[in-house]
Amino acid sequence: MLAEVYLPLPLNQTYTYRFKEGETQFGCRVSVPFGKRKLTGFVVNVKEDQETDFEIKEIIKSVDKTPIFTSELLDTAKWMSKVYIASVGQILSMMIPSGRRESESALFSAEESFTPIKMLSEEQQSALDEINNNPGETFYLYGVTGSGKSEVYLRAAEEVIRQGRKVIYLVPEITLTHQLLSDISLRFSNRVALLHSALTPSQRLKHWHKIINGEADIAIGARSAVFAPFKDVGLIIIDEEHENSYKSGQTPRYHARQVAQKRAVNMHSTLVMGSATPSLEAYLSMKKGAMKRLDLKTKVAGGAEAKVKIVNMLKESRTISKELEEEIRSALHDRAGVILFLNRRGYTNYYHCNSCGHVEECPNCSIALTYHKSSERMVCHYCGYSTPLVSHCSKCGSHDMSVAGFGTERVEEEAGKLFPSARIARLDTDVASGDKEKVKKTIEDFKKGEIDILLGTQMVAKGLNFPRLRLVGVILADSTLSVPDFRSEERTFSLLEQVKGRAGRYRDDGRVVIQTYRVDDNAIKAVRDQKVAEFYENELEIRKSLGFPPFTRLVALTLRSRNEDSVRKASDELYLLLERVISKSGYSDVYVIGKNPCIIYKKASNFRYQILLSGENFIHLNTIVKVSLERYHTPSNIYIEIDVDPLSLL
DNA sequence: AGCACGCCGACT
DNA sequence: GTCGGCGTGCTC
Ligand SMILES: [Zn+2]
Ligand SMILES: [Zn+2]
Repeated sequence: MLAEVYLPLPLNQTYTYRFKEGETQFGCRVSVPFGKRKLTGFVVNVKEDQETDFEIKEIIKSVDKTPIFTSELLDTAKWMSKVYIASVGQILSMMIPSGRRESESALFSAEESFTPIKMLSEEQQSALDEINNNPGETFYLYGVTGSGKSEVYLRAAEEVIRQGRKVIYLVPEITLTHQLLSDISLRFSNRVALLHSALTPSQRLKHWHKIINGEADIAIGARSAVFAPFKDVGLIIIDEEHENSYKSGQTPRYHARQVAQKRAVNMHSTLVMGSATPSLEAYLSMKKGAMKRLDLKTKVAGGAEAKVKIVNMLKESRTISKELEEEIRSALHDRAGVILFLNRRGYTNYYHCNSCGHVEECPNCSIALTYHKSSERMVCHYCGYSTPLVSHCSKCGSHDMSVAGFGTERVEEEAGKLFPSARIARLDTDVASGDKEKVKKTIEDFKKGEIDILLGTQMVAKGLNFPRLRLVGVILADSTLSVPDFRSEERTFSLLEQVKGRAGRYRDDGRVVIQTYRVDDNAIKAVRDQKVAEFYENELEIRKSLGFPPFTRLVALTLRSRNEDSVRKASDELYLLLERVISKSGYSDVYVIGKNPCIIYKKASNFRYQILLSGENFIHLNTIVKVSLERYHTPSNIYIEIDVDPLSLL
């Protein structure tokens, strides 16, 4: 018998091997000789012996006795290979666990806990009915924090499982807590598989087998759980749809939302996404009617919309303004919890006007210009536009301009001085990756009221819920606003809105103080004035006029090498090739936005250049990139990374 | 992606 | 004379 095998190499073809009948079958991993090497490949077809014009080698052994992937997953892999421009073998080796033996350790332990039977609100019930009565459709649960989205997801899941079908439940890594797993595990009588990046290969294999052996009804996890090898999925849930962590940071840089959409088509699954702050992509899709919007407007657990105050930092000399100080004092007095939210300082310094807060933008792309110290110029990292460092503000004419932004140390120091008797603790993602126990304790202490002020980054803005929390102070909203990215307004809006949701999660007296130099910014004002629809509509208009997603698609090609001259040369060559291929193709919608040194020019002793392309028609754009890269003979010391629909361009 | 083969420059 | 640089080509 012969087996056609995909290998984990950038070669988009199968290789044929001989095997003894019964030794392996479709869907199994096999160990095979390839040149002088031994590789693990994936059997995607078996056939009778036949004459071939090449020599055929024998399989070393079959890693699996029974299939580890389905034909539907193979179809998804082939689709991904086209969309993300990677070989099928690379896609398969990314989605299928590499473990060879199942882990001995228990999958996870559910702690017995009392979960009261929750009554659904009218809104929740009608959303649930809508989902249950329209299998195979796509829905968006658009609801504020605390509106009870999770309960709707879980009821919909129960219904699908009752019908004998399976469920995939995606949550952002950060919300994948032990508590959530425990709850889900109890609710679905342990017929749950867990898939996320922190599992070891053998643990991953164990959960994967649980699915294949029919011992799980629901797979829960972060991004990679979208590949759960169920044969018949009735429902795919994507909670917090707007989260960037659904996009893979490594090649192949897939987006779990896109993969979910493909698998939902394959298996006629219902797709339910949800968030309080949809991505602009999702918002446009709802607007066009491609997915049905289901609103959840009331908070089921009580709690009212937090009051938002914007503080102009231009008049302040300290990092904690007078107004924020007052609010903190009042909260401390009432023994209510305070979180001070600091964005991780951007990768770039941004130059701003000290009189009006204005940040200079690219005239072509409207993204913040970055300051290059060496050349004393302001540069656009999208299109390459550059201008000498301006001496006066283009908005108000003031000559008082400087580099802005402040670090966490300074805030911590000032908070300590202002509130000497308050107990202050720090919590950020950097700390989280190092010492999990310490983070857990910090959170517990804050919950119990043993910590008064929590100073944190991203982490405290998402996922965590504290009934004690009354005040959130955003130290400087400008730091997300001034990231040189066309999504900076959207990100700022989303972050502030999430922060606001945290403050008003359980209480009626929640407060948010946003400190900024840009008091007129759309995102900030929209959060304060609850002008959500207006914000989205306005942002869509801007994207449309500038030709950015969701009205176009982008592809970023990043070239890197240890040799500075060769990357620069290679990026010039590839750029010219792309231009040639585009003009020959006749696709008038596709163009190269720019070819530039990356914002992070040197990373891990590699020099980096980026070529950014845009196209209205994705097939056109994809074809241009694929053809150009096939035609381009990449020098051996250069590595090219392809990012389709990039979310971050650093 | 690796790994071999192969063809020219500068070294014991 | 050989050691080693990396361009080219192949792997069932
Ligand atoms: Zn100004
Ligand atoms: Zn530009």
